[in-house]
Amino acid sequence: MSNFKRTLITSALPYANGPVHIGHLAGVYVPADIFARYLRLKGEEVLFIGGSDEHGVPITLKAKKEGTTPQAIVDKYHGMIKDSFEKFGISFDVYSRTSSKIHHETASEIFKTLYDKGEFVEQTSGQFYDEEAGQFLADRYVTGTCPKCGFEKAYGDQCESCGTSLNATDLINPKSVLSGNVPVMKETKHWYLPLDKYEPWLKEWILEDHKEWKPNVYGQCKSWIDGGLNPRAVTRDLDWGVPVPIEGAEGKVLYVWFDAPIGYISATKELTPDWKKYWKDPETRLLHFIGKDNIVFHCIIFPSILKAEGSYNLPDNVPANEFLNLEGDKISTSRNWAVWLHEYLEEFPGKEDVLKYTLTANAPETKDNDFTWKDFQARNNSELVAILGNFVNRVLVLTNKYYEGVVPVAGKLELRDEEALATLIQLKSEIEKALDTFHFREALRLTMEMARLGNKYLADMEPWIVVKTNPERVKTVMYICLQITANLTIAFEPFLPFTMNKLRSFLNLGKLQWSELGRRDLLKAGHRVNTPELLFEKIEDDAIQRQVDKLLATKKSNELEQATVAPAKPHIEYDDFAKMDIRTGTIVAAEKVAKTMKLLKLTINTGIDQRTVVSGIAEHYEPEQIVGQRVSILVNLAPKNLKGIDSQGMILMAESKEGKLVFVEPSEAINDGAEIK
RNA sequence: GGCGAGGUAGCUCAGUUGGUUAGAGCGCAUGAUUCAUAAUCAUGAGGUCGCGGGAUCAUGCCCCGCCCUCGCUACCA
Repeated sequence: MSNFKRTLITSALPYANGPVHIGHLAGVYVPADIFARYLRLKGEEVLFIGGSDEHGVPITLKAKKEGTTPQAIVDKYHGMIKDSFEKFGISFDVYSRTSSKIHHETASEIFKTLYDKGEFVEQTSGQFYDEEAGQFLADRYVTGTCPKCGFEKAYGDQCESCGTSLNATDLINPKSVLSGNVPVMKETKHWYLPLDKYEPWLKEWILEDHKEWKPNVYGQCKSWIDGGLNPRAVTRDLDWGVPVPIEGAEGKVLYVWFDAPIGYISATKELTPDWKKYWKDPETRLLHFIGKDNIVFHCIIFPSILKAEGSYNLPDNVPANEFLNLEGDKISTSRNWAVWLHEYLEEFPGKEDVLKYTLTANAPETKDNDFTWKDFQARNNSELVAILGNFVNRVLVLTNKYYEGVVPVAGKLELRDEEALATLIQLKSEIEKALDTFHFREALRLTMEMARLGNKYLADMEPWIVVKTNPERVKTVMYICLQITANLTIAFEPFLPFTMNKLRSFLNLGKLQWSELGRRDLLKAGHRVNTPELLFEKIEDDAIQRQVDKLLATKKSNELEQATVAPAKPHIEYDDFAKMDIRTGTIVAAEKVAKTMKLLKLTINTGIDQRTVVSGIAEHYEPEQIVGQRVSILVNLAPKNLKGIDSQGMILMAESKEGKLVFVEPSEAINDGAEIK
């Protein structure tokens, strides 16, 4: 750990199809920023890298939907993201983007190197192709009828109605999103990274050599590695991205997951000609700050790429966080369930640090956590205002009152003074230990202890009483208080940079180094401090209520949207309907299908016979409670083998908008086998 | 179903290689205090450490089984 000379910190590249929200901040940018600021404060050589991830299919789709170009989309969001990071005070040394020229060059080069070294496997497969548009169709570029729920506008990768994940080839009546035409199946060649080849090495490198990684990270890597790794396509047929730099690969680009992490390298190149020092010198420590959704890319795939390339450093640690929820629900960009950074900055001007504080104090370090506005308010009012702001204010008010703002000369220190100063040094080493091991929540808590220490010292010393009898003693007390306050400007600097700027201006003090934390002479006797303003202000209920109302409104509009019923399918002829033989029936036996989550094996009396049907309803019904249940059954559906069982027919279920399945049964008792027509 | 991560005070979390009465902050109650944004300081109440077995002189921590939450994965005629 100590044999590194410098540190390169990367933070996950936000995807440029939407703005940044508190989930991104809590998971990645706030901890990365704290760490970067901490190392800088220690005088270490450090680079903090960020940038927008601008390739991939979702961006092309969004462009299509909005009738504009992918470039216009990424320009818009890149600008927005970059701007809000800057205002929020995420201290990137460079914030780049993957649509830049330098990135295209870098990504191409790395691809080319691996290609030339024979690290890829070539494979040809069939994929949908739009003849009119003259291009292959990514899964999301194909729509059609979902084979499961019959939803007409299912995408090739996922049905948005029932949530099933699909392959484009599963769709009934597939259609190209581009032209609306029926796509044809065509052969296409792609390059794959044979991850299976790296399995033994990954086992050694992660499972043996990096046992110190966070449990959630280590565990997930282990899960992936033990599950067996498969070759992964590094290219795809698309016209938005980094073109595949070899002959015969026209119309193909690098898969976004391949080019995105290379963005860290290009950003470094953009920043400094000396970039190799940061990426190739083994004395540089590489750290990836990411969210848990990115663990496999940063721990397995990207290191495999770098390893295959051969000349790059591998990450020393990947301190991934879990997810932050918002008021009990998952944050979702598409459902607008989020606190957007750019909106926060407008609605809470000057309170950047308050959000940083809350997100750090409540960071999802070991498990998913919940952000609530009520907690936000409490953290501000009872910690930032009451503990930190209040202490600073008390000290400066007293200093102004007793000494017209001039730091007094201390007399001989008493035991209690020495103790207070010693605690400061003790806390310093504890904070260091927490930060060095990425325990930011703990580090912040310990830092707050310093302010608590100050409050307690003041309360114990009671200078406002002693001043009447022993004004000399009060000079010492206030001197100590002022030193504690000055120390706060160092300790809090990584967490609350704007606020510490303000505090330094109150104290008339320049920026100090971490090594000076713990000193008892940061403010010399005779030094003049200013009259303070408030460091933090209380957040009143109405401000919080406005935010809660805003979320409630979002919830309401989401519900309305959900309540809309799927539109009717196109007309069919009576004959089409008549082909289906639907009967009444009764469930006579039911059992769970072993090793599945959703499947029940049902024995149905159809009137015609007793037969077995496998049905995906196990999440909705216990086997014992549905014996005797009347059902509607499609009896002439072609049999299908599911998990080793022949399923002969299909039970008709009605699905509610919440996704609940209920049986469709006759309204009166009727014999099994009655035709439904 | 498989794999991974979690399940500790009302809330958010610590609990190091198993070892004395299980900790912190917020919230709550009581008291002290007034320099301070009714802020601060002290004291206290509050926990069958998810459930059930087991190994041990001893377990929140080890072993086995089960339940719940989150993620990945298989499956949904």
